[in-house]
Amino acid sequence: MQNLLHNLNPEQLAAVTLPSQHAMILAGAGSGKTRVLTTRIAWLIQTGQVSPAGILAVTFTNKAAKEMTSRLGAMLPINTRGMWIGTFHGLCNRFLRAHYRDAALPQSFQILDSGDQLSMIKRMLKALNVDDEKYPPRNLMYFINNAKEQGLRAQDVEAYDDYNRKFVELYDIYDQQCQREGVVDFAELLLRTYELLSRSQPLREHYQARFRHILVDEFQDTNDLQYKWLKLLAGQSNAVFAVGDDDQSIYAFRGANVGNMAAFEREFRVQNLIKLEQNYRSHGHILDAANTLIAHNTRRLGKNLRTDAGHGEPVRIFESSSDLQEAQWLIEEVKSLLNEGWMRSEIAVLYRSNAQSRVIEHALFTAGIPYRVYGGQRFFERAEIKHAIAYLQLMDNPHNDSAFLRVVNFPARGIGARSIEQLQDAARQHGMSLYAAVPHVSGKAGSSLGGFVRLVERMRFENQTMPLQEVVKAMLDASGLIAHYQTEKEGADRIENLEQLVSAAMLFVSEEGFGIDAPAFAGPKAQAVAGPALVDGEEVEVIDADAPLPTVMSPLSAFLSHASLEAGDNQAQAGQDALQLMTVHSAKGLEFDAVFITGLEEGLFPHENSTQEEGGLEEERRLMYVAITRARKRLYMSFSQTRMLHGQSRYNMRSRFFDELPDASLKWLSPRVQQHSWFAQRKTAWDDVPEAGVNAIAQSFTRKDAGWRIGESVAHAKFGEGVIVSIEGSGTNCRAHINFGKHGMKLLDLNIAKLERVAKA
DNA sequence: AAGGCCAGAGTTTTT
DNA sequence: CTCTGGCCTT
Repeated sequence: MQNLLHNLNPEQLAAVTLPSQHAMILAGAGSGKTRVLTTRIAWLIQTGQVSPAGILAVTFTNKAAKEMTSRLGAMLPINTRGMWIGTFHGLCNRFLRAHYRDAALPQSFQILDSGDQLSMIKRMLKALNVDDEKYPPRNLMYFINNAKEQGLRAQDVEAYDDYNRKFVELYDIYDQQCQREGVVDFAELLLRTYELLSRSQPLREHYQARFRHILVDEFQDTNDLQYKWLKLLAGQSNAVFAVGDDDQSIYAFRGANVGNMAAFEREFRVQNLIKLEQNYRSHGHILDAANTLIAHNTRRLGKNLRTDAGHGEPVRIFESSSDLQEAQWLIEEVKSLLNEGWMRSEIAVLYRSNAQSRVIEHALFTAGIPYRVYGGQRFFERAEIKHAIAYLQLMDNPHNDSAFLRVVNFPARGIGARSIEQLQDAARQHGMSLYAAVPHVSGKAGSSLGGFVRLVERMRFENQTMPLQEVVKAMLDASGLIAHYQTEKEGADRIENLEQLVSAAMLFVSEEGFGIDAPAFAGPKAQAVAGPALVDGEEVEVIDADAPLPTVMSPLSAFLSHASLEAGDNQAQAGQDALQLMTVHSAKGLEFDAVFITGLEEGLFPHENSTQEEGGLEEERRLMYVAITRARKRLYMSFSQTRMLHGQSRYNMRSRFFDELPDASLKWLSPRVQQHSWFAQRKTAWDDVPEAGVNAIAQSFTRKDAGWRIGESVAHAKFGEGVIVSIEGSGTNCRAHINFGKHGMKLLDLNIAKLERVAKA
């Protein structure tokens, strides 16, 4: 115990050792949040207040869940495997597997990822002859997920007009289709769990009695349904330990509701509120910048980070004339950092939107600096992997129509669009899955489809006793996937990925502890059957509160869940020491010695779309706050006068966030020059910029009219500061489009408008 | 069944 | 500009 609590600061110690009551921990960036959360769990267990089985710990990402589990395992000599530590979705999956009958799901129900969900919706719209111009699949998907995340079924959604009514109607049909196929989307995992717990008193009481301590990470990111779910599980007597940071709430656009923090405090009558404000990550100037910036937000719960680390270096700011030059400057700075011995992997380049990485990547590539971009395609989302998974899905649940359609003719086996149409008609007519409808198709189409069914049947039943990785291997052969990619010229990489899938299966089996001898199938009984609705009040399986849940999943089912819930790595070239490139969003939770925040311009960061939305600007500011607090020792911020966007140059003002930072913590690297002598002074100031770059810049700025220049900053009495975007006409008939940011784009006569030159920062 | 062509869009993302 | 999706042609 001494060990556990050793080295905690007073606030951390207080949080970890709080009594068994609801608590809210306001944990600032870099304040040791994960440490507090895991130590709290360890302390509760070690002091005998709760058994490992009585803990429910929820996170948003698999990464966070794994981190928590492994840290806990290092603190205590316990088996963490059976513990309920995981993501909302992962835990709900576990729950639904154990109670699939009560949840009215087939035992081998499968999980749709967002791509699967979208293609399912497209397929449905087509079958219903719905105009997908009028009802775009994406909008319908958004509508459905949104409703589910508020806990609403189709019949609960209020249709306020005809257009909306159609969405509701389609939502209902979509749910029926999912039910028929035995598949659930991400939101459904949560909603189904919530509904089952709501209506089944025995189940609810069982789990409420079991989870005495509920701990939630990143509470500011919870959506409405997740909050309701927590409330339900907490019941009257369990303690909820919520850790979050309202200043780092950056996911409102996907349904997160920061308001849940205040709601939690109020509705749970939280007596224990602890702020973790001691920052162990960043030097003083960096923290000052973060604190001063975020203070511009209203409606904060209130928090100020402090450090013992001293001021450190000021935040370096650079203004460039173009995005190309911004990248060029970045390269030079990175080079000198590397010369000083900084690690490449400890330097991050952040940007607001993915499109911005292009120019930077190009420059890094040319300079020969290894880099790694986060956010690419993930392993389980690759086409060849999706195909292989579809075969596995059919083996596990042949009524999954999405899986069926994906591979029925891949590799090509002469089953064309006409055969599929016939099959779909038959399926609709008999109200059954495509797979089940095959015997109802006659003729040539029927026999080729029959061949496919026999193939799947063979794969399903021949290998029942094989370990999972053998099943995967056999499937790759029998399906003809390997053979197909062998004939393709670019197929080598894909085959390599398919082989990696076998390794992934092997790794999964060893990590999840499925015995090597365990059959990959639970047997024919495990066939998908759209079960009857739950009989209310049905006796609940008795589960020993201390025993891990019975493994009701076959290894194959479990592996498929794993593939959907954990799409895998989404970073390229992992492993080697490389510069880290990512959006600010994906940087959340990470930290680096040196950080570059690039593209700090009005319209980009804050993003123009966000400035329209209610509360959008505050979210952008929080995003900026997240970006700043990623840096340990050195922080750079850069912005550019021009930037190529959608194929044309845009002239932006520097981000308003610069005006919200403390001058004392800033160091401007670029000279504060007078605009009229712009080129001459720039040239001398940027001697280290390659000649070609300077020439390109010069060319883009040679156009002058009535003494004004494109790209120049001006001030107007009414509209404030703006940038000249274009100039038309000349002499006495000369007008200019000027971007005044907040006030929008104005067309002004340069001979009439009273404009002043702005000496740029 | 595959490749070519054109229109249209173009924040942020995990599960 | 650059990627995607849908449609049309071979």
